[in-house]
Amino acid sequence: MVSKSRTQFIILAFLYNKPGSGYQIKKAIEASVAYFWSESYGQIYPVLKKMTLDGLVRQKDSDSRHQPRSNIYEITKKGKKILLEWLTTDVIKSPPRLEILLKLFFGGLIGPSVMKEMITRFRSSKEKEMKTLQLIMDEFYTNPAGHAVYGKMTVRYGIKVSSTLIEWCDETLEELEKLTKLE
Amino acid sequence: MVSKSRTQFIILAFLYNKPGSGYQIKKAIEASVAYFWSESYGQIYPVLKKMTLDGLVRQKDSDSRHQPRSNIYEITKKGKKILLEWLTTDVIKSPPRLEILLKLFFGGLIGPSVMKEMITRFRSSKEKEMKTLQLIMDEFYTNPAGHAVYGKMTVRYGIKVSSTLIEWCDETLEELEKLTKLE
DNA sequence: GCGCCCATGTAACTAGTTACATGATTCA
DNA sequence: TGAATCATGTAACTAGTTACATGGGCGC
Repeated sequence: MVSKSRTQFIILAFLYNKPGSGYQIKKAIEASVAYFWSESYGQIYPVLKKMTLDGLVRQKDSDSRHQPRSNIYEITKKGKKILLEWLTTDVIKSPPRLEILLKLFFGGLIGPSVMKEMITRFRSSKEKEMKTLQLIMDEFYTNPAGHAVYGKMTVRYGIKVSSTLIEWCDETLEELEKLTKLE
Repeated sequence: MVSKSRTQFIILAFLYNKPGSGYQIKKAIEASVAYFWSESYGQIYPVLKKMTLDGLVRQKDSDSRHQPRSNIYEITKKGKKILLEWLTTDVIKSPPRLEILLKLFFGGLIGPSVMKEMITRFRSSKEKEMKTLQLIMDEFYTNPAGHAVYGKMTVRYGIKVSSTLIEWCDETLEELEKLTKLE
C-alpha cells in the first residue's frame, strides 16, 4: 500500500519540476521550508526506496562519470497524480502539543519566578525567529521573483505568529510579576 | 533508564496532588488541557506500567469493594523529583511541522482557487477554535478560582494565536483572489 | 595527508495512534 | 434487556530521530 507519510509528499513536491537525489532534496528543504518543516536522512532515504517500489519515483539511469555516486530520482505520472491529490486534500489537524503551555499550566507546582525565566527564554527564541523570518521576507523584496508569492505567504504566517507570541510573553510576564510579589 | 516521554510528565503532574487511575488521568486531560495536549489510552496504560517499574508511581492497595476494578496510582518522592526537574527545564523546540504551510508553499502546482478553498476551511476551523476558547475564558471569569491563573494564561495563548491566524487567512485569501484574476 | 563536503545508507530506538478485546456496573 | 459508561489492556502499525558506518573527491 502507498503510504501517506508527509515525507513522501514533500519529496514528490521537490521532484515535481526537476529530478534530484536524496541529498539534494534534503538541502533544498533546508534552504526553503526549514522554518516550518524538516526531514532527516534517516527518513528520506528509506522513503525514497519505498516510493520506488510503489512506482511514485524512478531512478534515472546513473549517467555514469558522476563524481561521487549519486542516485538521481525523477517523479513518475503516478507520483504526480498522488501529489496533486494530497495537495488538494484538507489538512488533518494533528492534536496540538504545545510543551510550553503544558509546563505553564502546572506553573503552580514550581512558582512564578522559575516560570518567568522560562517564558523570558521562550520570548528570546521567538524574537530571534522573527528576525530571521524578517530577513527572508526582505530577501523576497530585493530579489523579486514571480514564483515567490506562495513563499511569501508562508513567511508572513511565521512573522505574524511569532510577533503575537512575543506579545503574549510580555502579557504573561507581567502577570507572573504580580504573582511573584504575592509570594 | 527512566524515559523522558512527555506522557510520563503529564501523568505525574496530574497525580501530584491526588492519586488516580489511568482512566481518570485521561478524563482529566480531556477536561482541562485538551486544547493543547492529548493522550491516548494506548499510551497512558503502558507508560503507567513502566513508571511503576521505574519507581515514579506506585499502585495503591486496591482498597477492595471497588465497583469496576480500577488501578489507582499515586506519585512517589522520586516521581515528584523528576517532575519538578522537568518543569524547570527549557522546552526543547521540536522542528515545527505546519502542514498547511507545506501545502501552501507548493500552491503553484495546483493554482489559487483550490488553495482559496483550503484556506477558507482552515479559517473556519480556527474560528470555531477561537469561539471554544472564548467560552472557556468566560468560564474562568464567572467561576472565579484562584488556582486558575495559569490556566488563563494558556487559554489566552490559544485565543491570541487563533485570532492572528484568522487575520492571516484573510490577508492570504485576498492575495489568492488577485492571483485567481490573473489566471 | 588532512579535513571538509558530497553522498548513501542502516540499526536501534522512541513516541505515538488505531483498532480491537474484554468485562463490569448503572440506569432507563 | 440493552445501551452507555467505567475501566484496562494489547497488537500492529506508522512516523520519525539519532547515531553510526562508509567511502569518494576536492582543495590547501
